[in-house]
Amino acid sequence: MAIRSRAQAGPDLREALDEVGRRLGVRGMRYTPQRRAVAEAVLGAHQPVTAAQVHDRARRVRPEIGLMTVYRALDTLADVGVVRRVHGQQRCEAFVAAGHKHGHTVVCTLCGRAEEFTHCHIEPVANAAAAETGFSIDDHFLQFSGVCRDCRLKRRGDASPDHRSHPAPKQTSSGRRAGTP
Amino acid sequence: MAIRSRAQAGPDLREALDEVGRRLGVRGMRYTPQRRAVAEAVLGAHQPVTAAQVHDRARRVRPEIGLMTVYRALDTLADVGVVRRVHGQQRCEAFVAAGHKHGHTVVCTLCGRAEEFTHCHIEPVANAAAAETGFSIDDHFLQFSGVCRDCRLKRRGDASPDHRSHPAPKQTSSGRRAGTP
DNA sequence: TTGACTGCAAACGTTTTGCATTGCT
DNA sequence: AGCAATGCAAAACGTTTGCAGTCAA
Repeated sequence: MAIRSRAQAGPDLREALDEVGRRLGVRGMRYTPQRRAVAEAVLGAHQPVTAAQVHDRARRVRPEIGLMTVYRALDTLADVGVVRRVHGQQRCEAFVAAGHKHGHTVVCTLCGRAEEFTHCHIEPVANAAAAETGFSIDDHFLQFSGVCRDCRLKRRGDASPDHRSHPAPKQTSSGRRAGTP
Repeated sequence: MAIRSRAQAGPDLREALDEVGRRLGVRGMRYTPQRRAVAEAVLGAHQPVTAAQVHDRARRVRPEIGLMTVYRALDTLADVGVVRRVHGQQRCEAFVAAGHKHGHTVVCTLCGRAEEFTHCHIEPVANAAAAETGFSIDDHFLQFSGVCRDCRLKRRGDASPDHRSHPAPKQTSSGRRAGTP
């Protein structure tokens, strides 16, 4: 098994790791050996890796690294955009009604309301993905988030100031940031 | 709060529940009161609901229902396409490297390999979703699955379907059909 | 120097077992 | 009547705390 590609272990990886340090540094975050090990574990893999798998891989480089450090590092790296979260079909956070055979969900980030969206013409996007990656695309998972009409109207009359308004550049490191704009 | 009185509790829901029974029946599955309660809990909500929330809701109708029955029912209902799985940004199954600011992941269902896909022209789809639902779309999560080039070539010469190479994250139940194409 | 980061262990909530019993079709 | 489906309890699992010590900037 382990047919992993023989192309990647070289300078590309090193360069990518340097980029990680740069992105951390810009935000005043530290590039510790543990974070480097975690970044190396994810960037060196050509597959989605779970936290436990990252832990295993990172331990080869840094045997004393703890699992919780891995969790925290992954969170940090996802925050700065170095790694991306991947979802499976089985594991999920919640369920919504599915009225149609094919459809997707749009979720309101303010009130949580979910609605179904059925007119999914994603073929052009899928074709572009196929062309770019060489994969044949069989399936897709798509989910939108935004603000529903009610919340938009409500917000118009109520200019609610942000609680912890930190006009930071982009993302706050506190919890729920958007994964992939 | 209960603003919902007028629109939903009526014939729509009943009809949808009948449809559930029909879909189960076609597959030789039983439409038990518990499954009906679970379906009612999800279909009656206008938000994504977790398994625990479904349990709470279903207990109003059927107080003796167990949490594990809810899990199994949700799994079944997702299988027949009555409910759809929803993912959050925080909770995820695994991580992959993210080379670019904006990008998505395509995963090979055979070998688990993941690649990045950056040419994401999803605006038309997002616009259609906005028009259909009345939401203003801020963000999207998109993930493709398919077969990578290597596996396609390999499969061409070797027609034996071997279950072995599945290094991808762990899959628990019989995960064949994707939840939401 | 300093405060961001790490490691530890125990707590936590969620999901899954295995099997006798129930009850839908 | 037969067999899928349920309920129960406990265990497995993945993830998150809280805090003192540590190290990168």
